[in-house]
Amino acid sequence: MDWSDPKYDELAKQDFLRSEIVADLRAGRYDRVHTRFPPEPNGYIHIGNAKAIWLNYCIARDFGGKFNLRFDDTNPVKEEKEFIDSIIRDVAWLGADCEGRVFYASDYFQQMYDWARDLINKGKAYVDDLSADEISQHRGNLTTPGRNSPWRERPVEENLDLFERMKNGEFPDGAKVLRAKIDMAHPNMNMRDPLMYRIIHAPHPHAGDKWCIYPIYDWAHGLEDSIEGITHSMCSIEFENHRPLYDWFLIELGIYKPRQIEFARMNVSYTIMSKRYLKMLVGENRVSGWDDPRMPTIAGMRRRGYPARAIQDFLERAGIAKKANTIAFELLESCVREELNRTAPRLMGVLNPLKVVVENLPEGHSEEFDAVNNPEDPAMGTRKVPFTREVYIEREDFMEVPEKKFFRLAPGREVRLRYAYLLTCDSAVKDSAGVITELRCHVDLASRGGNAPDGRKVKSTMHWVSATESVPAEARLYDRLFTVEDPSGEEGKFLEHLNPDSLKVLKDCRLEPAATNLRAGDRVQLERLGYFAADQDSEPGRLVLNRTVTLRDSYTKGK
RNA sequence: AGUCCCGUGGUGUAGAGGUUAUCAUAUGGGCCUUUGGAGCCUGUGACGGCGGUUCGAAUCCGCCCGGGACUACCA
Repeated sequence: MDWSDPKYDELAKQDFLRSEIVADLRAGRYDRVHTRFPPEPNGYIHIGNAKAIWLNYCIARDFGGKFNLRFDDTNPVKEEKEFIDSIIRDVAWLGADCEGRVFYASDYFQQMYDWARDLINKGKAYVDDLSADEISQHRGNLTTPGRNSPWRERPVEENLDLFERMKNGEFPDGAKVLRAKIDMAHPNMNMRDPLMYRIIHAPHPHAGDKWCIYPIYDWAHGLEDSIEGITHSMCSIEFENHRPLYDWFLIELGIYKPRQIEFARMNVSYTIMSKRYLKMLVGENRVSGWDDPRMPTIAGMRRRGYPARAIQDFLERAGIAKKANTIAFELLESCVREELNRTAPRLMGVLNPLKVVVENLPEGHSEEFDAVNNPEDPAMGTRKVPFTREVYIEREDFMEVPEKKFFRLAPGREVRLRYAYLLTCDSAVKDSAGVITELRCHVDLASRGGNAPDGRKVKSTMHWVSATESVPAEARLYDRLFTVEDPSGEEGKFLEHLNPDSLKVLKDCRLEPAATNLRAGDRVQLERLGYFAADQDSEPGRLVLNRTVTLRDSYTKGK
C-alpha cells in the first residue's frame, strides 16, 4: 500500500480519527488498517452503538482494511444468546459487513489465562484474598492514594498455585481475585492494581461451563485486539483513562500492540442511550420489547420503518469528534424523510374516516383513476385507484367553521380529491350528539382527473379512499418516547419523563386496495400523512402500519 | 479535590497563521405545486474570557472560566 497517495490526504480531512490513522500509516507504525466493533451481548444495540459500528466499518472500508465483529463476552451473568443473535442480525442489517468474521473473547480465555501466568511469573500480578469492600477501601479515592493489599507480596509460586486453583473451581465467588501489580498511589485510579480476574460460577452463553474465572474488561480487551491483529481500537471517551492500562498490559506481555483512540459517544435528543435504562424499559413493560418502534435500538428503528441507508446517512452527518454532544432527533427524522421520499411508493389511506356521499353520482357508480407511485421516480410507474359514490376523507380535513388559514373542506367550499374530481361540500349530517357522521357533496363532472376545463384553482388537494373498495387497517402512530431533550439528565429520573402519548393506535383506518400487496417491512408514504411501514403483527386482511415519521407540515407547525 | 479530555450559530460539524468563518439541521420570509409533501430562492444566527507571540490569531502560547470522564469483582 502506498499511503503517500493523495487520496489519503482526503481521508485524513474527514475527521480526526482518519487523520490519526493516516499519520500512523505514513509514519510506518502500522502498515494496514483493521478495526472492530466489540459489543458485550447484554442487550440490543442502539443508535449510539450504531455510530461505533458504522465508523469502524467505514474506516476499515476506506483504507482497504478489515472490520471484525467481536463479542466482548467476559461477564456471563449479564450476557445472553438472544443478544448475541440480535447483534449479529442488526449489525448486518445496518450494512456493516464483517465478512463473516464474528469472534468471541471467550474463545481466547485459554490464551489470556496463559498470559496471566506470564505476568505472575514476572512478579506483575498477584492473587488477592481481600473482599470487594476491602479492595474498594484500599483503593483510596480521587485525592488520596490507596494502600497496598496485605497479599500483594505473595511469592510467585503461591500466586501460581492459587490462580490455578481459582481456575479449577476450588473457591467460591468473590473469595479471591487476580490483580495486576502496578501502583496503589497512581493518580489514575485505573492503575491502582486493577483486577484481572474474578471468580464467577455461572454458565457462559458461548463458552458453556468451561470456566469459572472470567477476565475483566481492562485485562481482556487489549488482548482481544492484539490477538485479532487490530490496528486501531476505537472506543468511546470514557475509556480514555483506561488507555494507560490497555498499553501497560500489552507492553508488559511484550505482544503486538494496537492503538486505542477515543471519540465522543453520541447522544440523541428526546431519547436515552443507556443500555441499563433501555433494559429497564423492556423489563418493566414500558415498551413492547427491545424492538418496540419507539426504542432507539436498531431493531426498533427497523420495525418503525427507518431504512438502514437513512441511519447511515444520519451517522455520517453527525460527524466524529471528542466533544460531548447531543444530536437533534430532528436530524434523524430529516434523513429518514429524505431517503423515504426517494424510495417509498405512495398510497392513499385515511386514518380517521369521514364518509362523503357524492350525491350527483348514481348509486353503484365506480370508476378508476391512474395514480403516480412516486413523483420523485417516474420509473416506479402508476396504479389504479377505484372511485365510488361514497368515499372516505380524513375527518381532520373538514371543518364546519373553518379557522383562518385552514383551506381544506368546509361547507360550500371546493377542494380537489387527488387524481379524481373537484368536490364541493353541500352540507354536514350530524347525529343526535352533534357529531358529524357524513358529508353530502357533489363533484364537478367536468373535472374528471382533477382539473376543471375553466382552469379554476382550488386551494387544497386531499387524499381519499373508496368507501366500498378499500381495505381496513390499523395504524400505530408514534411520538417521541420522552418529553424532554435529555431524559437521563437526573440519575434515575428518566421514567418520569416518559411521554404518555408516545403511542396512539387507530383501528379503523382504510387504505386503497393496492395496500393488500404490502408485506411486513414494506415502506410506503400515505399521501399527506407520512411514511408508514407494514408491521410484523399484520395478518391477512388486517394490515398493521407503523408510522415511521410524519411528512413535514407547515400547517400544524405554524399553529 | 487528583488525573485525563473537550469548548466555533439553537443543535451538530468544517477550519491546520491571511476565508465576506463551511456545510447540514432547526428557524423566519418568498416562489412553485393535483401531497400544506418534494423542489427552488432568501433572511436571522457562532469562534467561552483575558493577556501574549505576529504585519496578521478560531488556528500558536499562558492564565482564567465553563463542560465531560474516572473512585464496579460492569463494559
